[in-house]
Amino acid sequence: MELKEVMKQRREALGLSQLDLAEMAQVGLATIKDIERGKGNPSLATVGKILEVLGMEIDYRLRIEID
Amino acid sequence: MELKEVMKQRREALGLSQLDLAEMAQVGLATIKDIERGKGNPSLATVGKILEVLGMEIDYRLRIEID
DNA sequence: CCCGAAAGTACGATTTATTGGACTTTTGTT
DNA sequence: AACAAAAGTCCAATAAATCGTACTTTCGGG
Repeated sequence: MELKEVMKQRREALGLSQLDLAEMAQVGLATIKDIERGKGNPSLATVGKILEVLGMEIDYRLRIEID
Repeated sequence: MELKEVMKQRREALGLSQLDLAEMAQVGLATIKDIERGKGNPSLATVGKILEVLGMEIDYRLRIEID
């Protein structure tokens, strides 16, 4: 699942607007908007600040090999 | 586990040098070096190209709540 | 100890993300 | 339908990532 989807779902589940999230995560509103609509290529730092507010974290996983 | 650690471990497990990884992932060598030594705040696109070569992927998880 | 390969470090140049602002469009509620 | 809140879109300025390059340091093999 991609960041834009995860982000929107979790944000709405928490009852937050994009503006709420921007303020809580200390990230520009334009950045939040860009990410959720698929434009934008955020840095790990930006993603981290957002996920923090959403109570989430990044996990680096081995890809499942399908033959 | 953080990207720098995951990256170094997996890269070495695959027997790749930083230069190998840079070329295979089509990412600047300086960027690889910066990430692995903790300086640097890569974009998701850059991380994605690197993880692709390493046979890994990003996963966004709910944080475990500890009380 | 030497040597070469790999990794660490630093630096400008270029590209791109980030930001605030203004405005439009969508969505949901009454 | 009308309204307000939220989300989408665009833009210009600034901050930061990416890149190539060059140099230094570290490390393992001979």
